[in-house]
Amino acid sequence: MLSKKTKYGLKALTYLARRKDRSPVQIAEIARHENISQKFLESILLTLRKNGYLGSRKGKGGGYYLIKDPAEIPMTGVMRVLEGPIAMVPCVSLNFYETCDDCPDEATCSVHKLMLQVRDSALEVYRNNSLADII
Amino acid sequence: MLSKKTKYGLKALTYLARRKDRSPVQIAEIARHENISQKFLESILLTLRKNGYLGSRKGKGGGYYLIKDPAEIPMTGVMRVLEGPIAMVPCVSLNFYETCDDCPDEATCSVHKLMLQVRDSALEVYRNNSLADII
DNA sequence: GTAAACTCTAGTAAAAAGATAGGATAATAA
DNA sequence: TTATTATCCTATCTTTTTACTAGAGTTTAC
Repeated sequence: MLSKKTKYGLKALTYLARRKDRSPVQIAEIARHENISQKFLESILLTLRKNGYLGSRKGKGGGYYLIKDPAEIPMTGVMRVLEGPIAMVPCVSLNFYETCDDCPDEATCSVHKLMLQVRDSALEVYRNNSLADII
Repeated sequence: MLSKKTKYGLKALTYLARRKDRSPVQIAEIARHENISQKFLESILLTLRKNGYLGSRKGKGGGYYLIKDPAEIPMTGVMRVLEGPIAMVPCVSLNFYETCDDCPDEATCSVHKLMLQVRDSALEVYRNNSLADII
């Protein structure tokens, strides 16, 4: 299941990307338009900013804005920041690899074999979609 | 993340499929070989039996066994039984469809658009892999 | 009839998800 | 300078899900 965090994060990014100008937009405005709890959205936008997707300005007239061109933002990174690893098991993860402690051998593991394919297919989708593509 | 339930279920199915004969195998034997809590595995095998993947025999010499030829068992169904919907959001689910109450229009929803592609790519993997394929 | 093995219901502990509170900080405008 | 606005940040809380456990019941082989 996609977490609400990811869902809301994607909706917020989309909302910002759909605007013509890149002037700051208040959290409250995004929350209102996308039916998101404002406080929850606050924390999501914060992590998107810390990961280089958004810029922010405090005070009157402040808010969040996109830093990059939506066409230059592949979903791969966005999904990793919001949802975590793209792989469904750590032993097939590119960025968060870990061995399974309960599994003696990856080479013969059926779960490994299947999940490797699932990861690759998901990865291809995320790589082929930029923020601009899903608007 | 793939749940342990699914992981263990797949391992158990694999274990049974790798055997030459189809005589009953005790839960304890599977649990031991695959490093799974026996009681937990019990409940997993039960749901696999209720969904038509396994047969069972009680009493001495009893156990679980595969009902069908591994080549005739696509991962699609197994994953749905163990893990639930393949789609990451209900609004793109084939078998468990639900509208999002917070989303006014699916046609313009960026999350919908992206997750539809992810579902299709995952579905293709599961359709192209039978139990026999991942052994 | 007894031991072996699955069946079934219930329950529990830990972790994650989802959301909220409230003050700190910084920018703006008067 | 002061009041206002809006993000920043930490902490906490509730709910749901996950992973696992307990124990009594039922069926079968011998």
